[in-house]
Amino acid sequence: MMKKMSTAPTMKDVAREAGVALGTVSKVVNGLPVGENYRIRVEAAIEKLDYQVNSYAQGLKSSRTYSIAVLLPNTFNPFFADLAYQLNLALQKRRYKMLLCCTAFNPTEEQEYINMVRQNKVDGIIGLTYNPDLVVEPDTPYVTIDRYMGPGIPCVASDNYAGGQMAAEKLADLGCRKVAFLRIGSSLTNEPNKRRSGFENGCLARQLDYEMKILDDGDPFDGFVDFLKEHFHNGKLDFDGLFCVTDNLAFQIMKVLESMGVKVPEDVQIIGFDGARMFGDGRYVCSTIVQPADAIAEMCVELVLMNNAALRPPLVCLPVSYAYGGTTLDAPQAPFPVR
Amino acid sequence: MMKKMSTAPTMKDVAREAGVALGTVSKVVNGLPVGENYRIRVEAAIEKLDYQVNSYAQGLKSSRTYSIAVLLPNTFNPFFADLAYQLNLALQKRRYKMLLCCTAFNPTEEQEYINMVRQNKVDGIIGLTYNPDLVVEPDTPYVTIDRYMGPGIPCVASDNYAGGQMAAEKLADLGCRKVAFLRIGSSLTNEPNKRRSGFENGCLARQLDYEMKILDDGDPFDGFVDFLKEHFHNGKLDFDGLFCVTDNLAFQIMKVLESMGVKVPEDVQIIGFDGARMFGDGRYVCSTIVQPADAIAEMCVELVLMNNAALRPPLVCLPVSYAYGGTTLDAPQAPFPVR
DNA sequence: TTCGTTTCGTGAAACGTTTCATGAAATTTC
DNA sequence: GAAATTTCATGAAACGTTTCACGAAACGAA
Repeated sequence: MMKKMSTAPTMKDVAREAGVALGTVSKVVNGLPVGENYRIRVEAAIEKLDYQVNSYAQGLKSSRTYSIAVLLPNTFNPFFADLAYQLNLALQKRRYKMLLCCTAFNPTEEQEYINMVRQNKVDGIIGLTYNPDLVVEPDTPYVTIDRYMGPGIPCVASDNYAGGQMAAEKLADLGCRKVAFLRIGSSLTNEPNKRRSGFENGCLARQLDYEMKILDDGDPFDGFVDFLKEHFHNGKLDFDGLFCVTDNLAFQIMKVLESMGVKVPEDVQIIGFDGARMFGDGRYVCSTIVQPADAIAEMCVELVLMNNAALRPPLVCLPVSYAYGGTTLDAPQAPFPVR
Repeated sequence: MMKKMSTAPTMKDVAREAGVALGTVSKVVNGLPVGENYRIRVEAAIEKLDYQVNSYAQGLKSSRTYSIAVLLPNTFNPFFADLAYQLNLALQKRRYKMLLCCTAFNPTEEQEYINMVRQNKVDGIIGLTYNPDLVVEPDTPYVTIDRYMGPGIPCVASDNYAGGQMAAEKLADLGCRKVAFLRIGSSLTNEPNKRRSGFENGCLARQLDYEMKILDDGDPFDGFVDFLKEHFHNGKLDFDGLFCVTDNLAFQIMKVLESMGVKVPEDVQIIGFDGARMFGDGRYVCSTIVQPADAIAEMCVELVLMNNAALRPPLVCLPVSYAYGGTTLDAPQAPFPVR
């Protein structure tokens, strides 16, 4: 008798092979209580046939797909890359799959991805998005990173206020007298905005002279160049410390300063935000307030998979820390850490 | 009469609403030829009910899931991050979803992911893996990056040989007389190995004195430190040029050189491989041979979705280019490109 | 007008699971 | 030892699609 070869084995095949009913195989596969002798026979058959459950059939019947969609602007910003990696890790630990969607900060793209995963019946969505009025299926668990979107939608963020404060204090400790805060980004009322008030508060507490330069979403980057030039006299910058709202911005600003002939950190010290590193375990791009990407990821996954929606907290803030990255005058412990 | 609210609308609901048969709705959804007046009624009903196809039911019936699994070691190596981003882009363009799996270079993890996506019936797999004997479902299209695994499995890579040669020529052009090639990594017969022979060939052609230091998989990184120390006399390195097999390695080596007091690029010029950049549009981590991540991604997607398996080429090599990144003595066009 | 042909909408069957009412077998109870 | 109760394997129904044999309607030919 010919064995059918072309198609993958199904539960029915396993049931036939083991001489049991379909439902019994289902129970074994799902770890439900089954008589010992039955379990053994079914497991043997599964082994023999190299049976794999069809998660599409599972998903159709049970509406549990064991997959989570993750929306991020991109993967090449080291902070987003870190998040993607840690989210993948946290999901994998729970046997969940990650559907990664890069939105390029594009609100339309964001909505399209949401619609797409709606069709895909993912079990939940974790999103770091920039569309202030995303329409999300109300019965799909949704967790945001850094965007507070309402009481029903948990937001996981680092302690941005404390981070801003920490930056001010660090700059003060490092001997700065006149500092500036640079921000580019959305006008959304998002969590990272608290970096500004934390910084402001820190400056006041330490009696630091400070200025703010805040660009709106569409504004050209040149706004910063102009700002720096306005504060550049006789070959010297007015500031001896800068706090940039992200490491990415700090990096861009450093290029500007370089072209102006301003030395970092000798002439001006710079602290960024995020904790962007070069190759994961490499050194930091700049001195920075580090966001705990691993804890953020773990928390997002925990919340999105939480079965009792009522228990989901509206906002979770996780602790940040400072790290030396070469753009400040504090010497690192080991001058040049190898590996 | 009560409308059912709890569940999402199905094709049956659309059919009822539009007063047509189930099969007609299916045709409209899939863009198959349907009478104009029917199409209009169905489309109106879809609009009205906000109907979304259930891709799990689709996947079950048709075995087409419109999803591709992507296996990468991680996302925080900028080159892998770039690949992930470009793959997402290329897949999105074709309305495919990307299942991202980070394997951490772990062969077991790699196999587990393959098994996992087997259950998920993805339409194909794109993998940059390190397990020499991965077991892949023979009927799932599989495309590798950088690993030639046999005639049936297409491999997409950059022109590693030409890249190695290019590195040697560039170093020669830059005035180097004695150079070294540093490699750490798998003993697999993978495409990147050709960087060595290309480099060797280039050195011979340009009569460059060269040495090789090649570490195997498990070998400790200290092997390089020792090698460099052996070639370090009276505060000077024997070499005036180094070619590192990846930007990541170049980065590590630079840390070692820094701790030895060797100046880059004044004392020794360094060329890496990959084209790792800081924030996507930022500057390169080091002078480097750039792999065309966008073209690689596009080609992988093209091949993995190709319906005629017989036409899949076994190996595709894509052109590389050189880019200045601060670790060589060639001045960039604009000294400090802002933005 | 009539028969042959083409066009195209119809709806049942099938995809591979989960779930649950059913009843046989095992166990407990008096 | 018989009746009551519990345990647990069974297999049919259902999930929401795609596919395809079927036949009604429309059309063209003689």
